[in-house]
Amino acid sequence: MGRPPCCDKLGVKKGPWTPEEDIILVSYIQEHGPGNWRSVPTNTGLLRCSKSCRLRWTNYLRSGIKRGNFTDHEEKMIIHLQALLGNRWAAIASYLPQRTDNDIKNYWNTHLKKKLKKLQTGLDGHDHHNNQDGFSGHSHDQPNSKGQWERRLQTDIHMAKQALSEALSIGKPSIISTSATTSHDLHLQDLKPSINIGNYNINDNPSTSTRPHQASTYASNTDSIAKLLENWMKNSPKVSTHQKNSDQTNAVPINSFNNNNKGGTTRGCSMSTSSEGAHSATTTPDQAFDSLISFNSSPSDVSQSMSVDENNANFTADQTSCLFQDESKPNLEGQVPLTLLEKWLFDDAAPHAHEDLINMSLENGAGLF
DNA sequence: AATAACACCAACCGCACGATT
DNA sequence: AAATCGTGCGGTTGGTGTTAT
Repeated sequence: MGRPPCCDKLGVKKGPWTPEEDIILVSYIQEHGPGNWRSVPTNTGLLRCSKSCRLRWTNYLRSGIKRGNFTDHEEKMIIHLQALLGNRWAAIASYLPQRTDNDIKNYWNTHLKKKLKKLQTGLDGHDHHNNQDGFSGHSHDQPNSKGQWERRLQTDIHMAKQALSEALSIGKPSIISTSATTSHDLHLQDLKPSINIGNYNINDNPSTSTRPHQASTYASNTDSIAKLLENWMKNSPKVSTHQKNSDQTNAVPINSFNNNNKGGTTRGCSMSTSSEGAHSATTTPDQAFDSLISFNSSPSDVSQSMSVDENNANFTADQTSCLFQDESKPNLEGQVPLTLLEKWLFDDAAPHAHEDLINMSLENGAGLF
């Protein structure tokens, strides 16, 4: 008996989601939590594939998502991370908590590839103008150092990739737990950084994370959905069955939201990835990552580097919606200080850090990898 | 004003993996 | 051990909006 298709090819609706479908999906997730996607079409009556439901939720309806207008800083982070990690969009997205992998992937394909190509040709021709390719018209106080840095990054991307690949493929017991001894097991998304900044505490360990975050997440989510759909509701007289849900949405039954997640605790709310099993190991992937890129920075440095970033996600206390990231994204766990890499990525105003990392990683690969 | 070309992005598709039976 | 399930991921597509001619 072969595996049945995830959904009937016949009778499954495709294409853009309607607001009504969004409401149905959000209402369902409000009650049951994300997860068990296969049952979603059945229980909601949505004529959608379960995968489509999951995608719609994770890429659009889920709260804490920032859309459009990538900042210079985000752009640079994506470029750097892509150079290091390759097209592992989920892993890259774990460093940009407000962005979905799909979003980043699209942005890369539509914008950044062109820019880099442009940059590449610019480098081949006239090096000294490479700043003018203008990663979004970024002005630099130190054009030379920035240009050098980008050039070196370009020329040494291959070396960095290779070094990273080798490092990840080596099953060093002292570094990588036995549960993640293969390069495959050690997904980069497992090697996520740990961030704890003020109220912005990202913790993906389902067993230790506190669920009130999720409650506010859901609340925030339904709130935003309700606002998004407000106009539609006004213009659509036949909301009948889902009007109630949207009202509930506005009412924001946080506790019920939270409690109802019990149905999704195993898979649902945590949206656990298969690789999360590695978290139970004595050495967490986070630690493995920190070991691989073992540079220290104090927590104060973390908050500093984060707060300095006025362009980026602004990890501030009022951004509680970010707390939801652990619903469907790899979570950033614990309070381990940011590595130099992370600092480098986050700290837009520290060109020296860039130089340091490049020097350490590329000229002394053993130090980094 | 018409339309062709281009850009963007939401969504789909197929594959791979770990968990479960 | 094999079959099946549920999910995540990355590549690709197609619809829609925007710009250029």
